[in-house]
Amino acid sequence: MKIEAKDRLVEYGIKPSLHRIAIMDYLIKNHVHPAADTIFSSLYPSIPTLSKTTVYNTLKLFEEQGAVAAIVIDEKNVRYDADLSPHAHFRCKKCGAIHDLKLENFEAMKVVNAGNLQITECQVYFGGYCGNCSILTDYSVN
Amino acid sequence: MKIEAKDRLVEYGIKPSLHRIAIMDYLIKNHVHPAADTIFSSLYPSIPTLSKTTVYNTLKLFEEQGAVAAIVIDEKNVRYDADLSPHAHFRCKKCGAIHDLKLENFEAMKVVNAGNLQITECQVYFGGYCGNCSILTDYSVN
DNA sequence: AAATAAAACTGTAATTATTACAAAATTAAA
DNA sequence: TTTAATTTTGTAATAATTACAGTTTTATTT
Repeated sequence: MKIEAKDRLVEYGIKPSLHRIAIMDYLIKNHVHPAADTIFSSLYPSIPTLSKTTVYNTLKLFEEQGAVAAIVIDEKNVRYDADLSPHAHFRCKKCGAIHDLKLENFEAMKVVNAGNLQITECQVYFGGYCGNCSILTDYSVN
Repeated sequence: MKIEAKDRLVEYGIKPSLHRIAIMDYLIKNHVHPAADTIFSSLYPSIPTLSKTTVYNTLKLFEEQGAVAAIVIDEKNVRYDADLSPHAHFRCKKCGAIHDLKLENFEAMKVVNAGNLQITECQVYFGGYCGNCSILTDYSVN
């Protein structure tokens, strides 16, 4: 059911080629906030005609058109998110996994003195240890 | 007056070598949230015995000890901040400059369902155009 | 349907931030 | 002052991303 992916592309003014649909479909179905390389490795077996450069180019196009969000929370690589509804992210310092988080009273938060800054977006990032890793942290030395 | 820098190091359990003091001093005095390379380039003329690896190692040490904050807001490189008081950051999409922002009612914001996540830190990032760049955006095609 | 133009895609090479590592220099301890 | 420990250096390795030029695919025109 890649119709949703195709519709999203058209909605954001992106011509829906097969590769583009596959990449968008992957992002919509896999909520792991994957990096470009993860997307490539996951799709390549079923789409052997896919190149890594295309994945990079396509993700950049998606982001420029506002069809996906780029998440800069991991110093190693850029992660991507097809969920455009307002939400925050959590990143485990140990395993690096990124989870979605819902926020309450987020609207109450205001910038005190924005001066002449023209603000267009806001991202909230939490850091810490996920359930699995905090258990491991308690019992091991590493 | 590098006493403040030295005191900060001692306070966070870091032995205050001359290089370490110089790097911390730079971070305390320059609120531009510099990357490792920027720090190296700025200090090298006056400290020709400084190596880039030392800057990277030192910043990592500072961060591990909690003496400075690493800001992951720029996909290109990690930025550092000696201001440990709670505040948000703004990054200009055009020129890449990072500014500090104060928040109001930040405490009111809550995570709805953290589950078994052990949260240790929170960062708020704004994106947009700084005063200078938003003017340029209005009148130029680029 | 053939020719042409435009767009999408590929593969390799280049770039760049960061890390690994082993040796050298400095500092502290015995 | 000899030894041990720590800090620092410089080069090489790693890895994410981009540049680019050529190729394939798709769309358009004749």
